[in-house]
Amino acid sequence: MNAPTISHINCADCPIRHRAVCARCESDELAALDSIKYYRSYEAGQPIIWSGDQMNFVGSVVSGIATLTQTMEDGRTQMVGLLLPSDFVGRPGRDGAAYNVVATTDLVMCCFRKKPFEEMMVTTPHIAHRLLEMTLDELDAAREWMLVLGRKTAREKIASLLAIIARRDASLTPGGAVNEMTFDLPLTREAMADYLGLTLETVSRQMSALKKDGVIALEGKRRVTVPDMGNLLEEAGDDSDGGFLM
Amino acid sequence: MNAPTISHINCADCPIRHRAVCARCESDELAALDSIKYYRSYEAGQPIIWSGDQMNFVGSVVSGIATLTQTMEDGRTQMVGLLLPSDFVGRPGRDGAAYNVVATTDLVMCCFRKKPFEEMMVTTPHIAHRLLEMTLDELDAAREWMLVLGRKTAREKIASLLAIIARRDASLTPGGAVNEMTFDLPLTREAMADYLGLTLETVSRQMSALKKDGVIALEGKRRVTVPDMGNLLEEAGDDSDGGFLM
DNA sequence: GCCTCGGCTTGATCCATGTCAAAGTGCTAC
DNA sequence: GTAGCACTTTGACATGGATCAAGCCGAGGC
Repeated sequence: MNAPTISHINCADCPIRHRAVCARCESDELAALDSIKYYRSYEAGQPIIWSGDQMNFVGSVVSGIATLTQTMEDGRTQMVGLLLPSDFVGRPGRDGAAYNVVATTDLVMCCFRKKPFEEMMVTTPHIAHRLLEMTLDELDAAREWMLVLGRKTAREKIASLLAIIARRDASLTPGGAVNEMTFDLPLTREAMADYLGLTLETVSRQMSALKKDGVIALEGKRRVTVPDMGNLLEEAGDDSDGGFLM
Repeated sequence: MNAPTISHINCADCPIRHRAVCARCESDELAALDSIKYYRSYEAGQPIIWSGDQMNFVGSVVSGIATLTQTMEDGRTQMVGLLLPSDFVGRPGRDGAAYNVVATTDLVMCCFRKKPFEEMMVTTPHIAHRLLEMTLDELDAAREWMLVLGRKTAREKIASLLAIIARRDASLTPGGAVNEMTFDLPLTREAMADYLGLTLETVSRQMSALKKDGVIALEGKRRVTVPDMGNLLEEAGDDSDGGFLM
């Protein structure tokens, strides 16, 4: 997970990775944000926030992966979001957390205490505006995922997830859209199942099927090569598609 | 659908029904909003916006029901939102619509042309702030619905939908939470199926089953009585639950 | 080198829900 | 009244994915 040294990651000099908060900020606003930020590290598997907890910060992921999940009393769980580097966590204006947030790899977050952050939102319209934009993006992504959960077959679901991760990976790697792509799956089969509303057995079977049909190739369990992205998108049953960027 | 006469519905004197935009606005801001608003009527079945269309207004539902849907090329469709009176439609800062919006009953909307509305957002922080809050609510609702779509059984899905509509209805009827409730289903079985990721036959069967088991009673096809809301919530497999307010 | 353990794969079987088909209900137009 | 139509219910059957169960693979510990 090539964790960057923390000194390289801050609001003033990493607007791309840190686009969640900073992309549109003016430099004096950046300095103001810098003055209230701090870093936190979590180990793989460690919970970051528990649903219903008081949440006294907002922030964005610097490195590592976290998941947002909801759980029913009987243990059925559904992942409702995947947090990759640069994604934002937090609900300005809300007290409690609505989901469980768990680090699935070692993870570093750049945090802002909630109170001062909210005060800044009032004084610097750029931040509030950017936050609205981000929330609209997440809403689009969540609704796109509703189509996946409600109407797609297991095979299409897997293909959709792979496409999202591939696209997301590509956007971090400058150079843009090539036809062939290779990336590491940041999720266990069980986590994929929780994302897709399937069982881990079905995920495993469909991965095998896609491999047999040449849609993907696997090195080990986690490293995926997609020989032809167009092919994968077709399997996913969608071409338009704005992606699931959270 | 007891459509109110239009003269009774405007931003200055109906803050409750119209809470989408007005709840927190100061009176001079209300006047400003009033100056750019206009009304539009749609007939049952009429599309309001087509996915991908340019969208030159935002607004909120005054009376009637509309649905947000996504459709795959082969015709599978998933409803991603249900718009009831007071709900907001629109994506300030975005050009194209992301979903199909269709009036399922005769419908009246209170609209604001997008450009002036966006200008007002810049000058009146209350509006921008309120909009962020609403978008966060919708995001929560969408994510809650992901759990329904991904992990609940057909029976639980139906119960969840009935619970949402009942709760929503109750919040419009002052008097608050009683144990017994009666309301009209604003959706056909097919629309329910599209919301729940089921077929209309399954919806019909599960409605019959819930009726046979005394969880609900039906007068005709559409009028539903819930003798015990607690019971229904238990069937839905959830008690906490913030509802699906869109 | 072998053991253990977590994650993954594969097989056999079951069942919830989809699919296809027919018939029922109630409303509107004539 | 009755013909037509949209919506709904119900039945019979098919099937995708869940469940239960066994075994595989690779990494780390001793």
